[in-house]
Amino acid sequence: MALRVHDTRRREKVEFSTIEAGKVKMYVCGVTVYDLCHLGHARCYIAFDLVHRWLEHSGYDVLYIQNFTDIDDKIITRSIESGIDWQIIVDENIEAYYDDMDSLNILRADIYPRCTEYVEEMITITQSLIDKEHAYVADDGVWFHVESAPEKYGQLTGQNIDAVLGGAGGRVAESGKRDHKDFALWKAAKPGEPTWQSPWGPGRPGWHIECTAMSMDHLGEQFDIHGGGHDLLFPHHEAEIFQGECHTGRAPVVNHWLHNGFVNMDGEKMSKSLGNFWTIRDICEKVNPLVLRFALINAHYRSPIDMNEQLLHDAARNHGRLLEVYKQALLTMNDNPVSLPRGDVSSAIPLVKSLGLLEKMAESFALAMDDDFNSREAVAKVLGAVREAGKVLDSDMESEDKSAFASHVVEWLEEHAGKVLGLLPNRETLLAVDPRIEEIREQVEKLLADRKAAREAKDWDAADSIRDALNELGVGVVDTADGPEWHLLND
RNA sequence: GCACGGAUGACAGAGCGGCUAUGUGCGGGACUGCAGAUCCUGAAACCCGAGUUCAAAUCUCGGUCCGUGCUCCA
Repeated sequence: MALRVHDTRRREKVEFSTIEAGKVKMYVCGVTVYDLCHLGHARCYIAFDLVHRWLEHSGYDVLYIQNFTDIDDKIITRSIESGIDWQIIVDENIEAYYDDMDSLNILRADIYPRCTEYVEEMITITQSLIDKEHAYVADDGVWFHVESAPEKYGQLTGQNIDAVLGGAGGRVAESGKRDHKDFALWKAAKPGEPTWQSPWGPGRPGWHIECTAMSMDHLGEQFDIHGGGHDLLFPHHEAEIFQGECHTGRAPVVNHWLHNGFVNMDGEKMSKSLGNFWTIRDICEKVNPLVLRFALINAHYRSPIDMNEQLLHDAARNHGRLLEVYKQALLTMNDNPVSLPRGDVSSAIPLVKSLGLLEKMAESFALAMDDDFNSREAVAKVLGAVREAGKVLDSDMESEDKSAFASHVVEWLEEHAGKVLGLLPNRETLLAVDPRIEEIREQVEKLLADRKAAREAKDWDAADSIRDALNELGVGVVDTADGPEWHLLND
């Protein structure tokens, strides 16, 4: 089945197509680097990471561009407030961005252009728009005149050009705008702000023009996918349509518009003023970053997601079980597995049936991802496979078969949960022995021996108090058929 | 006001014409001194009203409620 994507402009799922066969040119609006990234950013870039991964997995050669907005009002404000040079603020936050995204196992885009490196290109496009009478020069900068291309209005939001009056009327008086719908291409310098030279005097670029300049420079006049949070729909993305299409005379500038849904906190919009604002770092102090990733892809990317304890709890449990089975499979497999029979779901032989089920889940997984990147459904298939695999690995199957099956499970999980969904840590990390274990091993084994004696004497109170003591050491004990097993608590 | 999107079991959340979603939680069972984990198993849902259809969470129309956007925002 072919990939279908929900296109915001066409308002429906459409068959995915590319301008150039086999190649995908994709641009996703990046962050304004005035602060640390929050949960909403995590959601957005994880969503498009999945798009990125699935397209590559489907055989496309993807060119993925994601920008940094490294000059704007908020950065200037932050700089004035803190007394720190704006360029230092920007550099620090870009570093932090990479760290955060790496921790969430987000694959890097191919290029991360910074808008201040494209001022020349922005000036060129702005001049072209002036020449074509889509823009005009005023005292306070250059404005795009929306009424010059009314047919392009509302392509993403469906809003009627006459309907938007909003609170903008008052602002027209304060600015050089001729019309309240117009938006800035170039902002004339204000005292104390960083500036660049332009034909219209010193100043800095407007916000929308940067994405047009950067996407055009790397991807050309028309490209396949443009993504971002759904808050960017208007005005940012509509402005890009105006700028790009009026400048080049070619339409559509973007073939597929993709927008991800927002993250709410306990039912409320996440915002600093409500005090329910979490950075990625905040939340990663509470849970493993991959658990957060699990939680965020456990909903369709377009739906709003409500972040709360329950969600993280569920994610932690499911993700934990996934890693448990993956680890068990890694420890059970061998390097030269015997060849496995062909899977068949209707077989009475457990191994054959299980192999058949895994095969079927792999098919459903692909169908789900092809259906507008339905990661929720894909995750359900992974959990189904985990359950099935766990069952077989715990069974008393003949060991040659079991280790061959384990190899197959490892391959299956690494392909789906790992490569596509990005939920698996690498093998070394997973199998690494925590150094703390060696530090306390002797002490723990002594306590376990005491506990064993107490249990043999059926002195349950003593046995339980030893278990409490172990818990306080940070060690959990689980009794199994093969005797007690212990592990470090937390993580 | 205008625009866009929603409303599915206790909760989260897929499905979008006929087939058990899935997970958490809950009930029963196996295993357990207890606990935990795992496995088996059970109960449980489609906002309301009309219509289309042999058949509707799924399509159409009309309500109701909710969220978001309307030039700061992923």
